[in-house]
Parts: sequence; structure tokens; C-alpha cells
Amino acid sequence: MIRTRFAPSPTGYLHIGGVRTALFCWLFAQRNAGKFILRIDDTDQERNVQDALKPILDGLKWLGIDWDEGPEVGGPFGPYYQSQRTELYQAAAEELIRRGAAYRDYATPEELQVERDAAQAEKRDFVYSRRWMAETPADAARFEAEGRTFVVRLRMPREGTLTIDDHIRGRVEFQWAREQDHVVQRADGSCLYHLANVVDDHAMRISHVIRAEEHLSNTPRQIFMIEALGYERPEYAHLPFVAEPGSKVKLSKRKLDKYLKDRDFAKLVEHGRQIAQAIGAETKLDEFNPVVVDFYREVGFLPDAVVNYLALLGWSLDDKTEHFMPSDLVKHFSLDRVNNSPASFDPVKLQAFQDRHMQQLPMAQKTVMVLPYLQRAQLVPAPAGADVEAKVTRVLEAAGDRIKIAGDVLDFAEFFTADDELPYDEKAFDKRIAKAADAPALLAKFREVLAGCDPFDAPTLDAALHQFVEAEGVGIGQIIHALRVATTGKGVGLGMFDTMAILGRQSCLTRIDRALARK
RNA sequence: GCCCCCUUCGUCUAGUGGCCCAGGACAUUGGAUUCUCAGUCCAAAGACAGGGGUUCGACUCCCCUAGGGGGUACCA
Repeated sequence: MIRTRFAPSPTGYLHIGGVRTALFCWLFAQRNAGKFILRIDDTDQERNVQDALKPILDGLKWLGIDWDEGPEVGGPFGPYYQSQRTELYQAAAEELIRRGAAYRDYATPEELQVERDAAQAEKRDFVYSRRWMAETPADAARFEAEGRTFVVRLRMPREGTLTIDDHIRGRVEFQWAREQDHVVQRADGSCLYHLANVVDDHAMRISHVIRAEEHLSNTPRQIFMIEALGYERPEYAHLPFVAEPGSKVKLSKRKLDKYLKDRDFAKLVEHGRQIAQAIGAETKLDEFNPVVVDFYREVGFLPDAVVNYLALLGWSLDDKTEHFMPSDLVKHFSLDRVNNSPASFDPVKLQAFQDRHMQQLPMAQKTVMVLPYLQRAQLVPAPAGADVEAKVTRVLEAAGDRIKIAGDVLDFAEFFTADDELPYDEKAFDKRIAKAADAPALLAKFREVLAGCDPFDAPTLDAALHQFVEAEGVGIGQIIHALRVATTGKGVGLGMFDTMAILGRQSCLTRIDRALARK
């Protein structure tokens, strides 16, 4: 049975790099009819674990990365919160000592530092002297009599080679002598990450440890514990980093300021911010930024598009296939096609995937997706009636590829605002109506044509306008722009005839009159 | 410092000794189409980090150098 896990810390947000790791774990489990386990690494004992966890669970769910065992769903190997498993870790630390693979160390941090400094001065690697190692209860008693406290250290081998066959890196060798006697239990009795990790992976029967490359160097000490404890060694796959845009440095939420200097990144943030403002959402830079998964949900990306992009950040099927739905990924994913060099996160390319997925989204789903944005912007009533939904669909149909993320509907607010409240783009109004020589006259005249147009649909309107300009002996450009500004308040928009048809005769006439009167 | 990993167009990547004077996608630039915008279509430009080997033949194998990244904590 293939079992993989993702073990996030409850940090309050789901990082784009982290979620890529989760995705690969999930995909691998799915592909092999295995289980994907979510384990919460809350050993730091933050007080609001649940609050800090929620965005992470929500993000995973939104993307469709569901877990077979973990928070909310439980499972046979719980609890799935590391803070609730401390006795297990302490017992393991005891066991390690009992088996001679670890020892109580009574050195003070200062004493250790002296040894370290000495090693450095002599330009040799630091190797702990084990001078304050308690080998017997008598030693321990003696040290304790001196008022010392202990930590538990691993008694690492000082010779030999460790070989790891990593599914992505291939064969990697480490010299045991380079490893330190790492601490696994603190003086206060709490246990460190690596121990907890080993214990939980074993207890939860994890067969494949799929994690970021930063853990590769930490693997030897974990394997040491695994073998000392008599556990079975899992398979390993160390994923390359997700790096900053245009770089090979690991992506980090902290460095948003830096990323904002990237033009494309800044544009995305700005775009998202406008949408968020229109719908009254929070835009604190901390959570509202493209390094955090929540950002994409807020502004209306398609989860499938994000998953598609993320999957291709380090994995590929072949030299041409790029469009994948989650089920396709599940069908084709394999660890051997994960490449081993860091991939930099490119928001522009993510957008391209979004565009493609959006283009293929059935209209009914698109409507459902877009509706909440109109509602939150108060352009449409909260339970939308069938007529409203029908209108939204018509706008969507006319908009075609222009709506790239759900929040983009708000670019077409003119279809939902009252005629007498329609705002004008002053520049466009000036150019197309106020300062356009014959446009107002043409507009007034065409208004009468419109009044008699029947049926009031796009083809009829199209024919009517063409007939009109021909009769007047003018080019279509001389009136159509003015018509657009008059009916929508804007210089750019959907096809003119679709626009008028959706607006309906009455709105068109009212708006034209209003624009003409304004001039 | 030491250890480990990585290195193909700006970016994501294909390539597992001849199919490659290196293929695709995004981005870029030109052109076409159109009532604006979005799109669509066509075209162009653009890479094997460097140096040594091995081989009849290296993007592919080996070594070295350089660059980048990660680890080296009583962080995770």
C-alpha cells in the first residue's frame, strides 16, 4: 500500500511552494491507489492552531487535494496533530537511549561552543567530544549533582557511508563522519522535528516520503534513527524547489516587496487588488499576494488551472502535452518524470493556464463562478433570480475570452448599473462625444432608428447601423465609438451589437439621451 | 569552512550516444483580421555554463572549473 503524507505547520497561509509538494504527494498516492495523509506539524504549540490551520485546509480543499486521513476526517493512525503525540516521541527518545543509539548529554551550550570554536581555529570539522555524555546512571547522577540538565543526542556513527536511492536525485552518498550528534530531545523534554517526523512516518505507515529538496541533507540523521529503532526505511523523493520569479532562490512569502519589483508580479497584484476592493475583500499584503494560494481563490482563478500549472512546475509528461485536468494528472503522474532542478514561479504562465481553462469552462459553470463577484460588488441581488442569471450568461457569452478570471466580470459592471447612475470614463467621453464633431448629431439621429428597431437583437442592430452609416455617407467609426461611450460609459467593451441587445432598447435610448444631454 | 544538490531559449520544459546546425509552451517582436478591447491566424528572434577527456559520433557518459541553491541549530 502506497502511503504519502504532507505535514504543514499551521502558519496561517498556504504557500505556493508547499502546495506543490502536497500536490505531488497527493498525485502519487492517487496514481497508485494509495492513501494521502495530512499531518499537522504544530509542535511549536502556537495558541491558535485551528485559526492558523483553516486557510491551509481551505486551500487544499479548494484545489481538490483531499486527504484520506488527517484533520476533520480522522483515520486509523491518529491523532494527526503532532502536538498530541508527544509521548510517542519521548518514548522513542527513551528507546533510542536504551538501544545505545542516543545518549543523555549534560554539556552546557557554552561548553559546546568552546569545542566548536576550537575546531574552527584548527580548521577541522567539529566533532563533539562526548565529554558530558552520561554512559551510566552514575554519570548522570554526578552531572546532575553539578546542577546540569541534559538533552538527548544521537550517537552518530563516525565512519562509513550511507547510500540513499532517491527517486528523483538518484543515488546519493553521505559520509557518516560528517554528521553531528544531533539533538533529538530538548532539555525541557520536548522533542525535535526530525525525531517526531521519523516516529510519525513509521506509525502512520508512510511508504514514500515526498518532500522538498531542503530535507535531503537531513535524511541521514533520520535514517540513522529509523534503523536504530528497527523501523522500515521508506522510499524517498526529494522535490526541487519552487523558486522566485526569474531566479533559483527558494520562493518565500517574506520577500514579497522584492517580487513586487517584477513587473508581471506587480501587475497581477494590482489586478487582484482592484477586484478585491470592488468586492470588499481584505487586501492585506500578508495574505493577499500571489505566493499564497488564497490569493487565487479570492480573485477568481480556477482551481484546475492552478493545479495544472503547479503540476508542470517540475513534472512533465512529454514534449507537447500541457493541458491537464486533475484526472489526467492522476492518470499520468510518476516520480521518474519529475525533474531535478529548481523551477521558478512565473505568474504570467500561470495566467496563461488560467486563460485556457477558462476558455474551456462550460457556460453554466462560468455563470455560477462569476455570480458571487457581482453579488459581493452589489451589482446583482444576493439570491439572484433566473432572469439575472440569464442576463449574466448573456454577458458572459458576449464577453468570450475577455473574462480571464472570475473577478473580471466586474469590468462589465455597465450591464448591471442603473441607467441614470452609469459612470463615464471622462477621457473617452471627451474624445468620442464632447469633442467629436459630428458624433452627437449622428447619435441623435441613430437613436430614432434604434427606437424602431425590431427585433432588438444583435443581427438586426448590426444591419440597422450599417444601413444607417451607408445612408448617411459616413464611416462606421464615426458613430460607433460615440454609441459605445453613450451606452456603456466606456471607450472599450464588448461587441457593440451584443452590448445593445443585452442592454435592451429602453436602456439604450435612455442612456443615449442622458449622454447627449450631458454634453 | 565542510557536506549535499542543481546547471538546455527570458521562463516552464522535451531530449537517456547518431532521429537535434536541439522540439513544444508562455512571454517578446513583426504582420493579418476587426467597431474598441479580448481573441484568432501567420511569421520572426531566442538555449545545450566553461574546459578537458571517452567515442567513428556527444545536450546525452567521465573528470575538473565556474555559477546557483540547500544543509550544517536545544528551527521546521
